[in-house]
Amino acid sequence: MESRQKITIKDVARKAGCGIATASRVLNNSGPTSADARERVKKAAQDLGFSFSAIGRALQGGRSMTIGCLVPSLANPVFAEAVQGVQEVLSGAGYQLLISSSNYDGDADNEAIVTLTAKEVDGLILTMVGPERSAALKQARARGLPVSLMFHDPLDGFLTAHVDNFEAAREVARRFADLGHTRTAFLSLRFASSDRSRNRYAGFHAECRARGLPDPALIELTEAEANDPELLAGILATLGGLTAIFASNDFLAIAVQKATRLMGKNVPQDLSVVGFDGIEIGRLLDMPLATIETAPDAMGRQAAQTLLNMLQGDACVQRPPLPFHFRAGATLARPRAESRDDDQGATWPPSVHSLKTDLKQG
Amino acid sequence: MESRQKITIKDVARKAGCGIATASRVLNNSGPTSADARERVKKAAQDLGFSFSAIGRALQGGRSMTIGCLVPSLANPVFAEAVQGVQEVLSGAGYQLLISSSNYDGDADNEAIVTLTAKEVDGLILTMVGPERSAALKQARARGLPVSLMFHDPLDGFLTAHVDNFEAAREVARRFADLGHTRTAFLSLRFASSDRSRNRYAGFHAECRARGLPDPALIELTEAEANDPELLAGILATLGGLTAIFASNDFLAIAVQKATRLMGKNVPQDLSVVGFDGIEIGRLLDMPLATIETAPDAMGRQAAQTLLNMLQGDACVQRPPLPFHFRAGATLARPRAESRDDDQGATWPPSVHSLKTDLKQG
DNA sequence: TTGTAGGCGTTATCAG
DNA sequence: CTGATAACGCCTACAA
Repeated sequence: MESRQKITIKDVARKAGCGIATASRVLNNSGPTSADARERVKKAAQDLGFSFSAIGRALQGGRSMTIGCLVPSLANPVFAEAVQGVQEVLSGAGYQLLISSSNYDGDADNEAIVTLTAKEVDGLILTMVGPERSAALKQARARGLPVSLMFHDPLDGFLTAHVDNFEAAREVARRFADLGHTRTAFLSLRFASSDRSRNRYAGFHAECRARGLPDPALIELTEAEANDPELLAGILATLGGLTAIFASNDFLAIAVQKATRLMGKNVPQDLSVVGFDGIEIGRLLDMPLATIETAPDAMGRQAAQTLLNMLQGDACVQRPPLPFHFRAGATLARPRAESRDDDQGATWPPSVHSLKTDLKQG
Repeated sequence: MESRQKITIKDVARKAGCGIATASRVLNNSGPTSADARERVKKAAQDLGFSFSAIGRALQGGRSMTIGCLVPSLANPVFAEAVQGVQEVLSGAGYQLLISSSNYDGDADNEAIVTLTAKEVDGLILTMVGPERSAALKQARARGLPVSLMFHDPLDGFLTAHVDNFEAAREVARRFADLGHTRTAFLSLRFASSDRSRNRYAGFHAECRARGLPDPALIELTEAEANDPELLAGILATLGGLTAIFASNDFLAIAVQKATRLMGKNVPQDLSVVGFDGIEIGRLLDMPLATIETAPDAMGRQAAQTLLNMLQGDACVQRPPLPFHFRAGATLARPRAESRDDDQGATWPPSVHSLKTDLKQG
C-alpha cells in the first residue's frame, strides 16, 4: 500500500538516465543544461512525484530556511496575532516557522531556545519571560544567530518591535488625572514575569508622581482571581475610595467590569476602567471598553521584517516604537462628587495587595 | 567577534582525543564507553558548548522530530488555542512544531502541505479549507505520512478531533423552538470555506424541519459586514419578523448584539442571539452570551495525541466527538408576543441574502 | 572498549 | 554541456 520510501534526486537521475548533477541543475535552474536533458529530467521528476528534501538542502547549504519563534502562549490572542503576522511575512520570503511556547515559565523559555537552535534555525523571533537572564539567548547571540524581539522594550542591544509601554501608561494616568481621579490602581496578572506589565506600571506611577497625585495601588492577581469575578470583587472591595482602575490587559478590564456589577456598582459612575491591547471585541461591547489600542500583528510583521533584514545582511537599526492609540470607549468618566470626599482621610495606596518591585525608573 | 562556525561532534572528538564514534556513544549513552573516555568527551562538549545538530540527525535517522501544523489563521483565537494545545502535547514528547496558516485560502492550504512535507515532517496536524480536494493531502497520505485532523467532521478515513457540529446546532434549534421562535436565521462568515459552518447550518436546518418549523434564513456575511455594526444592522433590518439568530461564532454573535442596539432594539426581548465556540470573554459580558461551549485546546491536545499514537505505530481509531455544552447566558428569551403575530403572512425565510449550497443532509 | 568508513539527500567543484 | 565526487553532521555496522 504505502510507498514508504521517499523519492530522491537520485531516483530522478536514474529514471532520466543522467547524473544527479544534471538533474539538480535542471530542477534548480542552476547551471547550463541541454534542452533534451531538461525535458527528460522534468518528466522523470513529474512522474515520480519528486520534491526536494529540505533536510538534505539544509545540511549542504548551511541554511535551514527555518525561523524559530517563541512566545509565552498562543492562548493569549495578542501573541497569537503577532505570530500570525510573523508567519505571513516569513512565509512570503520562503521561510518556515518553528514555534514554541513557554507558558510564562522562565526556565521553559530558556530551554525552548536551546531546542530551537539545535534545530539549526536561521534566526529567532522571541517574546520571553526573562530575556536578560537567559543563558541560551546570550549564547545564541554569541554565535551570531540573528535575533529579533517582539513586545519587549529595547534591551541590551537587541532589536525589538514594541510599543512604548511606559508612555502609553502615562497617557492613561493623564486621562485619569484630567478627570479628577486621585485614587487609582494598576491591575496585573503575572507582574513578575512580564516586563511589559512592569513598564506599564512604571509609566502609570511616574505620571501620577509627576502630578503630585497619590501613588496608584499595585495589585497582582492570581490566575484564579482573574478568572473568577466573585474573587475579584472581593479584592476590589478591600480598596475603599478607589475610583479608577488601569488593567494591564483588556481581559482583565472586562473581568473588572463584571466584578463591579457583582458588587452592585456601576462602570463608569462608580469606577472607571481602562484596559490595554485594544482587542477587537472591546469595541463591540454594550459599553465599549476604554483602552490603549495596539497592533500585535504589526508588531509581528515588524519583528519578522527586521529579522529578514538581518538575514540578508542589511544594516539594521532599532525602529521607533509602534504607535498606540487611546480609544475612548464608555468605561471612563469623572469620579462621583461624593467619592472625592469619601475616605479622603485614609491613606492611599492601601498596603494590602501592594507589591514592591524594582521598576524601570525607581 | 562572532564564532560564526558551528561546533560539530568532530570538534568534540578531536578535543577529547578520541574518535567520533566514541564521542557519539558517550553523548548519546549508546554503546559501551570507558569511564575515562566519558569524562574527557563530556568535558570537551561542555567546554565547546556543543549541541547536536537536529539536521544531521534527521538526515541520518530518517526522522525529523518535527510535526507540521496547518490552520486557517492564528488570528482566530479558536485555532490559536488549539495550536497551543497541540504544542503542549508535542513538545512534551520531544517534537517541534512547524506551523503554517492558509488565511482561509484553499490554494494556500494545499501549497502549505507541500512545503511542510518537503521539510520532511514526521506527521501532519491539519485544519483545512478544502481537505477533500487537496491533492497534496492525498499524496501525503499515499506516502504513508501520519495525518491527524482538527475541527473537521470525520472525513474519508482520516482521524479527526472534533465536536459534532451538526448535533450542537440541533441543540440550538431545539432551544429556539422550545421558546417559541419560528423565524430564525443562521449567520456565517466564510460559509463556503468552512465545513464547520456548513454542518452547523445543516444541523440547525434539519432540526427546524423535523419540527415542522420554517427553514432558517441563511446569511453569509462579508468580512466588512461582520466588522461594521452599521452594515450588519442594515442587513438585519431586511429580515422582518426575525426573532432569533444563531451565529456561527461568538464574535459574530457579539457583533449582532451591537448591531441590534444600533437599531434601537434589545437583546433578548426583540432578538435572541446564540453564538458558537464559548470564548471565555462571553461569560464576562454585561449580558453573558448564550453559546455552544467547546474546548479548542482539548481538540488540539486530542489531535496531537492521536498523531503521537500513529507515530509509535499504536492502533488508532476515530475517537468520539469531544463534548459540547450549551451555555445559557442571557441573550436568549421567548419572542415578544406581538412579534409572533407580526408578519405571519409573509413568507419565511425571505429570499434576500439566502444562499444555496449542498448540505450534509440535503 | 575503540576507531574507521559508509550512507542519509543535496549542492558545488572540477575534470571530462 | 555533463557526470563523478567531496563535503555537510550524524549514527551505526564492522573491524580492530
